[in-house]
Amino acid sequence: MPELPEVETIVRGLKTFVPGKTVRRLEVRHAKVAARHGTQAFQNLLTGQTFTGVERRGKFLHFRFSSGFSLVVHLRMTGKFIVHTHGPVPDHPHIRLVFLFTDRTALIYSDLRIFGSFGVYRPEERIPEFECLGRDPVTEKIPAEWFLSQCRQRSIPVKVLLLDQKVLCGIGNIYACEALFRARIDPRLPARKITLKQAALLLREIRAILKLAIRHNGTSVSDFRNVDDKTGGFQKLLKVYGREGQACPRCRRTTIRRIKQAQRSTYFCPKCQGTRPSLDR
DNA sequence: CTTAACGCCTGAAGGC
DNA sequence: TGCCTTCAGGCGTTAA
Repeated sequence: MPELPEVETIVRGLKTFVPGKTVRRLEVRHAKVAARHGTQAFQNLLTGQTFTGVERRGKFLHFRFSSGFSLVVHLRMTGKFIVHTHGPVPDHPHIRLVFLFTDRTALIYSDLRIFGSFGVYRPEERIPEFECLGRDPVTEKIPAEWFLSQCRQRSIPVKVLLLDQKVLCGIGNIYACEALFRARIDPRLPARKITLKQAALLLREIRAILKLAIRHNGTSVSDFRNVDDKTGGFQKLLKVYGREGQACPRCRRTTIRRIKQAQRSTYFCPKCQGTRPSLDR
């Protein structure tokens, strides 16, 4: 479910809660979540550890412990963290993991589809999840020339390229559609055909939309929740995503179309996002 | 090397 | 109402 702004929102929420918490007990309610290590090893690795902080890397969460150990989490489609401060942890069927802390609070991991993944790494161990991660459009200043060179090597549609975490990390289906709409670029355009001007504009729009979404605590299309169970506010600001058949908010003349690209829905305005490299502005 | 398709899971929504 | 199909913000693996 979560893309960069949603993960950033979750991380910011967790930063006010998790540092200093010591794991008294780790409940594994669904073994698949701990499959990489095995339930027993997973519990042994994490029990007794004290959190020092949490950061975002692309769409990954990187928890750090005072021991120097790392916990790397990907929420995939439906994973979510819920801060639990009072009373017993509920018996909800989607709860897969419960970190019970020494101060009697808890961190709940809920995941309807159980696609999320957890990895624990020792202090000097390399973290494979981060090895091939592309550049972060929010925290890094990315030269348009570099992005252009990445595009030029690929024949896939530019929309599909935006979803490739090895180029830019953190963008998912929603923000890919929204950024292309803002940049007035046809999502079907082969990445290799992009111009320097378009590359620069697209980067700018990606940055802008991700930062705007962060300011709104992310987008809640289906069931995204912050760690306090609050919804994000950005869905009101979506221009094309999920708006098939509605009038384009820019030209008002054309209806938003939905097509399939790499088995994912792409929403766009065929008029504003014309195939011809438009003389933008 | 690249690209395209499948599979992982559950539940909600839409068509008939 | 009920059944069946499709869809979902992701991505690793496999096949070509």
